[in-house]
Amino acid sequence: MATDKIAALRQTSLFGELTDVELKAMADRSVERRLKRGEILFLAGDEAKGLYVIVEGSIRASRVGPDGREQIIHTDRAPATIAEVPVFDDGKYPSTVTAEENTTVLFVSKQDVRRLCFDHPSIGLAALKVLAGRLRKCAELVETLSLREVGQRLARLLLDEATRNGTRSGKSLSMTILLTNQQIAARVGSVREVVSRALARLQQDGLIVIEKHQLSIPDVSALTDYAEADRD
Amino acid sequence: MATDKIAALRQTSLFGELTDVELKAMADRSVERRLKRGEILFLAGDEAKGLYVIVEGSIRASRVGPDGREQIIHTDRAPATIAEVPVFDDGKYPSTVTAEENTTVLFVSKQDVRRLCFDHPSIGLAALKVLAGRLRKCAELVETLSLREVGQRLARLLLDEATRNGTRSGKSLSMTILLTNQQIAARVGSVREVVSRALARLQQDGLIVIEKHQLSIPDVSALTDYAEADRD
DNA sequence: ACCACGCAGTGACTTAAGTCACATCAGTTG
DNA sequence: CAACTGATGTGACTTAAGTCACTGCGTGGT
Repeated sequence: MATDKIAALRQTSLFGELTDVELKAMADRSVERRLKRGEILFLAGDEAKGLYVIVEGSIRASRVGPDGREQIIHTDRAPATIAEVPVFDDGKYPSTVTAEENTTVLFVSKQDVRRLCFDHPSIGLAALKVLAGRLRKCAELVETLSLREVGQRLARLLLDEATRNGTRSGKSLSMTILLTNQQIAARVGSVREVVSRALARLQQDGLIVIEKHQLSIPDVSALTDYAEADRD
Repeated sequence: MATDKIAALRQTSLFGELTDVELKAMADRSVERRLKRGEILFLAGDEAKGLYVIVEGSIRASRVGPDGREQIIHTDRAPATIAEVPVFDDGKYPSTVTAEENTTVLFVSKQDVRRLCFDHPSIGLAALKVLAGRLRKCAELVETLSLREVGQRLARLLLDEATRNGTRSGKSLSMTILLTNQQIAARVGSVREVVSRALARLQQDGLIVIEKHQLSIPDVSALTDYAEADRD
């Protein structure tokens, strides 16, 4: 029981450097929670008492607008930590977190995390690195949303996803798509139909090929160019 | 000379807790740079060797798209630190920083900052708090850009700015506008003309009053409602 | 095997937002 | 104080994106 908690903690970049006894201590103080696909872990604006470690599964952090549209801020899968922000600035949760599949998480109180950062400077630095990375991504997202059009945002997402999960062979890059158009839209800041069309467009232009659930990018640099170019 | 460097460092939340001798040491290792209004401190993508402390003046951090449009990520004025991100994740500068007025900054190497965080856990926590705050703001910006229309984004900006710099009197709130429509547009993710019209609209609807460079918000909650509502 | 439900594709339409062009207007500086 | 420069207001137009409504497909459940 506690041993897999420990294993989970050890894999995260935040807690990775702890000794076995320290890990045990943290594990003992943590609380496990299981979520079914689609279940909400917490809502943006909820009082935050700590962060969560994803032991298994994956989640999305998002915000929904007044009209019900959802914008995904980031997604994460095990092993990872989420909701670090309120731990350090004592605010509420900044976004809503939902399970993308059945997932189990550990809750760790913010006092515990802060104490850890205080006692182990290297953990503090690890935390700083995590936040810095998130901030970099978030700034990138701002840029994308504000300055690029949907086709380009989509291209960026595909490239990103494919470099992360896909397999390379020469100039091309392939992966299996696990996202629905709806999910893609929520990431890219648009709606289902528009994504559907944008995807079709990218295929027509030969920048991507989709068959079944296989996506391939015949020429990565061509798609990159498209994503960065000034469309007129 | 070194004394005002020290004074500047002491005012930032990052270095605020250092002792006088430590501050002196940091000040001695820092390098001053003066920027004229409009001058660029660094470009997004530049190699980053450290962060900057704003001693006097103010800056904007932004990204520009392929068509030349600019999106401001955040603005900061003395006393503050900027470009903390690359210090902790060893990447390039994530955004371009430009002086909004004549400003002077201190450069501090990332090794120095990291050492500081390592040696003084409380500084590490202060840094974490700074990054957490930035991340929160950035996520907010994403939400705004993706899910609200310009009128609403504008309303949010005005409210934000007015609560920060304005003076309250009962239900209303006043401030002097120092931003041009162009600058507002770059913050709000739009263009000059649209901002001009949106501003006019807010006035017609009685949500704001502008005369000369004085902005006042007669009923704060009314404007807040407008900013959050589902427009249809 | 069939039904149902969720997902994807698509045509037709609406609309917020961006673009272009130009008329003012205000402030600064020689 | 005249003359520039930069900021703003606005009309007319274009367009990317969002909305609505419906069809068809595939998969998983009973």
